[in-house]
Amino acid sequence: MPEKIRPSIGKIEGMLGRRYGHPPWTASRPLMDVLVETILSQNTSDSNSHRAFLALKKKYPGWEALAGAQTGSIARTIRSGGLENIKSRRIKDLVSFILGKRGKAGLEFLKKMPREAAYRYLLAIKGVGPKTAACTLLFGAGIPVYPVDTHIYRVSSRLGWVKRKEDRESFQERFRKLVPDKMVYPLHLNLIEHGRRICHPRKPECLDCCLNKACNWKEKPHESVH
DNA sequence: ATCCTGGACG
DNA sequence: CGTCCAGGAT
Repeated sequence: MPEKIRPSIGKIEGMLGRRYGHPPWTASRPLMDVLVETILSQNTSDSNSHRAFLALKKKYPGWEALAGAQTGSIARTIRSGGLENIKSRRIKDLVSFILGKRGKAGLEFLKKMPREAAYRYLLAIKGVGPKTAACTLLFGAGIPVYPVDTHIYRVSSRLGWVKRKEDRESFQERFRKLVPDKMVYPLHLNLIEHGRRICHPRKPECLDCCLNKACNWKEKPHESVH
């Protein structure tokens, strides 16, 4: 029974594409930039994390300088993003590690590795979990891994794609294999967009939802709202 | 003035 | 499961 998921993925992807457009894959950025920005975005709103990223990039234009910086001054630089004490530590350690190991603070070598190996390499870094590792590879290298953030997890749950008791990481691993490579990027982006605009955590706007017909979420507000 | 949101780790 | 944080929404 829970194996009707596969066909519905293509259907949902199409519906979202018609509603929000088919986002083109934009030119890849340095993987280290993407990784740092993604760490800053953990448990942090886009506007806050992006502001912090710009400040950090401005202060340490080549990431190498982070290795010799005081965590305190890194923390002050990214303070507007929140969680600066953990994140400054983690970013400094990560850059120092790569720099020490590879001689430069870059991650482009990941592009030459098999998908799984690159993913596991990132996962092994402290402060890099499944979502961050996947985002780095998808946005930095166009490698079709499927990051599951809180929006995707929520919307996917309502769509019936998430099994009972299945956590984010398990879902990310399993679902990845069900999504055709070329759908990974647009589906990821459009599900997030949909989660933000319509399928809110608290009060989803099911009446304005382009997926309403395809969604069997049980707690859907009733049609007659008057 | 409180409430809410957002990943990874100890 | 508690902790880490700021800024925007209510």
